[in-house]
Amino acid sequence: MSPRGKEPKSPSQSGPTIHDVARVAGVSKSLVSMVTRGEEGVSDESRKAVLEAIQELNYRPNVMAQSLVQRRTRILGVMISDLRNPFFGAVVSGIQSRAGELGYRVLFNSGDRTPEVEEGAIENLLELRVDGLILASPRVADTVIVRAGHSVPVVVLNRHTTDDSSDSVTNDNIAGAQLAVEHCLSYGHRRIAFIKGGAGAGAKIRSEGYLRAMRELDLAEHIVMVEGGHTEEGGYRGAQGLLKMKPLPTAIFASNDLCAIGAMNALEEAGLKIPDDVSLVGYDNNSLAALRHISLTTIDQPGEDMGRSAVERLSERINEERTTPRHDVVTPSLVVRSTTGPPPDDRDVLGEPSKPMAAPHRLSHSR
Amino acid sequence: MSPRGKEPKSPSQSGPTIHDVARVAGVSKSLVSMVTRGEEGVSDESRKAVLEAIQELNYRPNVMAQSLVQRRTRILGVMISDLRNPFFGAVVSGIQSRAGELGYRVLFNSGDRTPEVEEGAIENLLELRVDGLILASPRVADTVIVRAGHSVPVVVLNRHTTDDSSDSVTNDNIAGAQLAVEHCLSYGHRRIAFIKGGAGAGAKIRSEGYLRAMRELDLAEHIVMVEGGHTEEGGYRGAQGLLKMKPLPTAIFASNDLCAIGAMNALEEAGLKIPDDVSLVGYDNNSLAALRHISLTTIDQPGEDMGRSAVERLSERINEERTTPRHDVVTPSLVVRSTTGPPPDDRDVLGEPSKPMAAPHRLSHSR
DNA sequence: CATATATTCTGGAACGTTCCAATTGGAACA
DNA sequence: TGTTCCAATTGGAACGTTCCAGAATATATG
Repeated sequence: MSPRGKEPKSPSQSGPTIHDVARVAGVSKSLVSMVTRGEEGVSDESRKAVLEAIQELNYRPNVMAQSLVQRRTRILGVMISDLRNPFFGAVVSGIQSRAGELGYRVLFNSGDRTPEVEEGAIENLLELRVDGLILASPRVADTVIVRAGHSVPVVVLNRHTTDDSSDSVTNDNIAGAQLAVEHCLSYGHRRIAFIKGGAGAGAKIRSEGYLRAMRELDLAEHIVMVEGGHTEEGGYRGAQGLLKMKPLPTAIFASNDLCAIGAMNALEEAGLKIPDDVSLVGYDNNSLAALRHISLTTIDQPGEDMGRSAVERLSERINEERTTPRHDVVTPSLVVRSTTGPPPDDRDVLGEPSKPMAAPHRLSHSR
Repeated sequence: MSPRGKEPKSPSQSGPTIHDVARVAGVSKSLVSMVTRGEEGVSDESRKAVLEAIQELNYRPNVMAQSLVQRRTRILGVMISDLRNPFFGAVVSGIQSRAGELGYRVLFNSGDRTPEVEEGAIENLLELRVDGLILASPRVADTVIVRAGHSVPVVVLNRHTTDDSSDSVTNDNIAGAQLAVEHCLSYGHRRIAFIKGGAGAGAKIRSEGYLRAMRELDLAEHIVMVEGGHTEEGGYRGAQGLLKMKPLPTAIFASNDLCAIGAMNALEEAGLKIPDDVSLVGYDNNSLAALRHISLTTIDQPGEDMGRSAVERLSERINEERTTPRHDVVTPSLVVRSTTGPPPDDRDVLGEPSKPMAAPHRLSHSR
């Protein structure tokens, strides 16, 4: 068999190949390759002929074939645990722009917030042989990350990895939580409750940060934590739990903005005014928090910068400019908006009546 | 030359290949291939050996190589014009789930809302030789879409394509706009203004729908349109423009939810109460609109279903079950929430005549 | 003029799969 | 004892690129 000796195969239905271009331009496939890759040492004449043929045939190099022989794809895979959380919009934007600058293309994938889907999404990216992998707030087991890190450089966003197989870019959740608690305290709040983030990435550390801050500020006796989740729904339920307590907390710190917004709904539904009756602080500073209508006091996490850094770290690893793990921690900052203020008067409208109780020092608790 | 006759090459750094597995399992590469593809006619014994070897080596088939020989990738490319608009969260979700069911993997790409980036994103996907392409609310020129449709099946979301090179899934923007206008009219509004969506996909048709509805309902004399855009910022500016007019419109229809939210901000900033002073209607019914805090009356567009349909259409084309273009139109529906109500009393608080003049009630927007 | 040296260009051999035709080795049959 | 048939297995040829060693051609050098 082996019918056609040289004849490179007619412009088959799956698009023209480099051979077709070569034939039309009257040169060898190698020459065409040189032109498409922009190499030196091609005569102007040949280059022109090739370019024209490419134009004429609407030729597009086959990335699959390129990658196969080059053993690299120039693709960065990004698994986003929850595309519905607007915080990731900023992250994606940062990743995309830096990747573009460095000559990588980016492919996203959504984990739909469940570990199983996430794992599948990661597997997909791995099978594609991406040059590097960014996991944005993954919820999968550590082992999955380690396993991935075994095949390709991995940068994890907003989750600490204990092992050394991957880099990470996180914000200092402990410090952020501290900022939130301190802010409330500075207004005179003492009964500062926390709505947890459940399985969300970083959630555990944030609650730890809350705990730590409360203890350090001598507020240990006022520690109150309820289950929630990094969704509006979770925050709603969490706040409902809080509403059953007496005395009511005068301030609520939610594990992320989505959660805080859910809490906001529950609180207002219960007839409480924010911040007159209860103060509320979120975390992330996503685009919702900034909506004038919501105007949530929150802890800012520079999503876009974090995305850029992640790409940076990945690129270093891919090019083997660095082989030791690196764990970047960015510093979060407080953004004061309209959901925080002083606690209700001391006669304690909502709590147990008689107790003038708590913080008469609404004063300058200069932080 | 041709040094190693059989020796398949040691487990090189870019991961084990099918040859490595074959060697370890003591079978031929073809047999390994059969196992990974789940073909019939492999003895239990061999299958077991292969599976074990795969496990041991942590082997993962190379999609690039597979695609190359099969001339298809089983990848659906999705270009999302604006990842920050939460409406697309729903669309993505629908696409992802249906694609998963049909055995495709999905790769996203963001166009960052600018035609140039979008075009690059599309080109990327095309170079990857995706089996099909979904363009979600693209802003690129028609020619770009046509060109893409030349290489691969294309489904356009929320934008009408005149030519027959691609399918489309849109919602009936005309009907939706009509719904919005009628809803306002049913409350007694007559001065119903419209904030345009600028270059956003579907924007043009929506304004046409507004125009048509106004005329058909004998409201032609009250037609007022201002420039805006499909972003919060755009809505904000649009509403500001509207605020300069007298008489003020009593109802505002914004080209999408993001735009409506921006308008909301501008209106409240000006001391107007919604819906007491002005009613507001959006379009999309994205996740923000449903936030209790925003509670925007809007036109629902079933994003998730549309995503699923898009995949469906694509799959039909890919498998050549259909060759004639198809343009699905889903019917939008009205979702009444808290931003619409009757217009202010007939003495026309805000308009020209008796001028008790603008909002004496600057009160509590409940924060 | 012959030779050295650039400059352009080219034909294989990979890359890691799938697919197919062909081979093997029994088991069943006559 | 051969035949025939079947199930299980295998080797080689693609797929569309890049890369490299070398061929061809042009230009400079002695």
